[in-house]
Amino acid sequence: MAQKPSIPKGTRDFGPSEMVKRNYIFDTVKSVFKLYGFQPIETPAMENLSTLMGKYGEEGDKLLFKVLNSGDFLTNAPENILTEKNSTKLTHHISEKGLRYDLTVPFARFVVQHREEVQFPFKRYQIQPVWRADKPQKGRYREFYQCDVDVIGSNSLLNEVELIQIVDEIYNRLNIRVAVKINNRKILSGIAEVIGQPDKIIDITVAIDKLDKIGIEKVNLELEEKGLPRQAITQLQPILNLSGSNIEKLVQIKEVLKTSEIGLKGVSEMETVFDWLAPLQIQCPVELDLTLARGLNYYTGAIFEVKALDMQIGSITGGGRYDDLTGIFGLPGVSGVGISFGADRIYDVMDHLDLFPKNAATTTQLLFVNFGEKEQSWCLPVVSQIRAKGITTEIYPEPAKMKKQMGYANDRKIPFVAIVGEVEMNSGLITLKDMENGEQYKLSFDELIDKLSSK
RNA sequence: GUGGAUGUAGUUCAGUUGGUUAGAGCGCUGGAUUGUGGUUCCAGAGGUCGCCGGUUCGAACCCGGUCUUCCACCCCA
Repeated sequence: MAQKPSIPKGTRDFGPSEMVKRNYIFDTVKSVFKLYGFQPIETPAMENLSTLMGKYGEEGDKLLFKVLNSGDFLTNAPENILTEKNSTKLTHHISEKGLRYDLTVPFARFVVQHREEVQFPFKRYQIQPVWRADKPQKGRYREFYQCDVDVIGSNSLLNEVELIQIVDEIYNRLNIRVAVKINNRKILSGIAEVIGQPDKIIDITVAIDKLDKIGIEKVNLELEEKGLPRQAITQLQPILNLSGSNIEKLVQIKEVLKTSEIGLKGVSEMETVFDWLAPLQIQCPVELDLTLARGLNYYTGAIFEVKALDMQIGSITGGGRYDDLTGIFGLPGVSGVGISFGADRIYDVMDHLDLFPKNAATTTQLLFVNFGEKEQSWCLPVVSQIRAKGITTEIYPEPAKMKKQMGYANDRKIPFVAIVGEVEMNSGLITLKDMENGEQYKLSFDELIDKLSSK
């Protein structure tokens, strides 16, 4: 009895029509990355758990897919932990590999491991799937592609500016209206410092990240639950209520943070970024958003998030600066900054808004109808010559009924069909049918090439 | 991980208070048309009603479990 085939929860198959559209996204993203001088790398799907664990916060560790050790993986597990049934403890004994959760941490590992070979500053792009054991929803998958660009080994804020340019360029090319939100972890640290709660930085950021979603009341409630003193919460209020232009906000926050060295550093970084950004022709709005926090806890400086303006979906691009990521792997003092484009969410947005170019569906330009062996051997060399001219051409692989072959061309949206039978072989002229308007012409080889190249 | 919804033909969906043989549109296959698709007409194939169990004389329908997809929380691309 054959079982019904299926794939794991949160994963998907992609058919030809979807792949054409997905490749359109990958191609434009990649071409912009290259335009800015980034170089490609790839890393394995699996990493050692030791390089993955502890980099994404407590939640992140839970969302890692772990791979069981090969062989009889239970033999090395201590008896007491087995009987205890403590999954967390048991994991260390039965699993030492995991599927990568993002591309940034593997990249940091790559840089440290290949430090003698890479030229700093190292600008790399990487387009590969990542896996998260999240509960799937719309726009949330367990396997999805990230398109990362990072510059590592350069502290310059020029990199932050260039990343924003890249975001702008890519979304212009894809025709998606977006807003870039930017903030700085140093400012957030400064805030925590000023209100006297430097060790509560993560709780504070996570809570205020939800400001526009749940409102100020509930944010305050959450802060209280996390053990923040009343007074600290009160001190936080003016910061949450900042308004005005980016510059105006920075002026206000500077005043609040005047006693915090790190906070002022963050403010000055943001000032520089906006300063350098000003004369550039950036199409999309770039907004300083002090409630933007981002959960990944390796960020230390600028943080970015990009939202689609015309569809309600999670962020479609995110990133930031990380000063210590390579330090964890034994190479301190190398700062990096990067962003990640979520290809699958970009696809969902473009599909929903019908932004994919129409002609993207066409792959084959010309189909030769197959009438039989004699006609086939006459056509085959002609087909090769046409392909040599760079025209995508197919010949139907068997002498099926005309109706079937025409139907194939129709379904595949092939714009031209070549018909070669007795008459054509004798005259040397090929009958070319335009599938759009049904018109037919008898053309010489050169005329046919001419006709198809002009399209 | 917590809470809530959902699942019927390839697909989108009907299916009455539990009652004989579970329907439709689109798609698919064949024919009208042995050298002409996309339009039209005719015919046909295709379903263990997500899966497992229970209640019942009888379950697509009621109950329990499980899986999928979707929504909210959490988090994120």
